Amino acid sequence: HDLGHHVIFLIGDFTGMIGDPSGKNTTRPPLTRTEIERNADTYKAQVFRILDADKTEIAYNSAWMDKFTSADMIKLAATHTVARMLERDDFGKRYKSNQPIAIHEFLYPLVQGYDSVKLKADLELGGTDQKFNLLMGRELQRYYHRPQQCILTMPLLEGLDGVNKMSKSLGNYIGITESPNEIFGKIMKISDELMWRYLELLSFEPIGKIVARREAVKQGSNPMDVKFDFAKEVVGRFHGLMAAQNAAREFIARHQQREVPDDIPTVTVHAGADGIAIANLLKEAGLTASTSEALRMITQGGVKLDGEKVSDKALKLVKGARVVLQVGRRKFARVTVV
RNA sequence: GGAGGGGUUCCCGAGCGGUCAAAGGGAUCAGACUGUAAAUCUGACGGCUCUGCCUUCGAAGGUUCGAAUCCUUCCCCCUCCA
Repeated sequence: HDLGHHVIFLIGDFTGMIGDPSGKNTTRPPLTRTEIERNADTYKAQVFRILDADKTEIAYNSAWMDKFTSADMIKLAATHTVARMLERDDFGKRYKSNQPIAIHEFLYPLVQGYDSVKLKADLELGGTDQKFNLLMGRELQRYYHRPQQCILTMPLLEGLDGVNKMSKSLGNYIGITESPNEIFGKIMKISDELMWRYLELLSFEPIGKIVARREAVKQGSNPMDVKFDFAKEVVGRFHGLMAAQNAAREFIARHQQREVPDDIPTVTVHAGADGIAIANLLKEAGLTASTSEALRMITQGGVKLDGEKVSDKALKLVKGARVVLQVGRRKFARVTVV
């Protein structure tokens, strides 16, 4: 947008049926049409927090791929050799280590490359793991006698575990549609070491300033301050300045002053004639997954009732009780027993 | 078609007749510590009407006092040769 490009956001609803094998060491299960459509909606919700919806064209590759015949597919497949496909690192590795590669996985780069032909793309963006697929676009454009696109790749951001790339399926991600408090907390959860990587890739601060902060931390200033500012920056980007300030205040209250947050879920739980045992109450209130887990939490000293640590596992609450329950640092509920 | 390897609790992975709700690691969660939901340390980690009971080791049968471990059939995955 900023440099005057016309942005096309391509949803690979057809290629989704193949499942991108990039960076995977196993075959990915193909998605169904309905799953793909559901995913497409969430993509849009996310991408328009970054792109301007009015200036963005959305395309679906099923628009041309659904009309592709078997003969067309064979012609497309004939443009490249197996050896060329095995040049791709993940395919090569799997082949060498006797991991299965299904034939349809070879079609993925070809179809993605063909998208560039149909879109008459002049620039395609992607993560570094997409390099092979992006270059395939160039090759196919040449094959079809079209001007060749440029490609621009970005390093992959590690997830919260600091090891794997950030991905929803691995559960190590921060979603840009998540709540301000959630985003803020997850950023504070990044280790002090990994934090610099996040700053480098995500912060809009000039790189020189980041280097300076890193130096300051090395000299003994608190890394938490850096992370704190960064958390505010990111929340602010997706939810606005107000939300960022609120999230920051909330974090201080909850984790530095150990206060109970204001907006905690309210639950009503039904009890028998002689009341309800604390463990069952915790489970019914959704604070623990099972009564066994609830009992464990009590044993470990992780349960608080109205701010007081619960140590009696046999504790019962009678009808009419209204209490605030807390499990661990982050789970709260205002519970009414009826 | 032939030969071989394998399916274990969220993931990886040990176990190969009793002491197994099943080693170890990871993830996760809790506690301590901390100006961080960092790091580190400690602990927990199937369910329940919880000092006991119930369900789990691809599925179904069987042998046995007793099976994740042995037998039978079946299902699924992988590799190699053709």
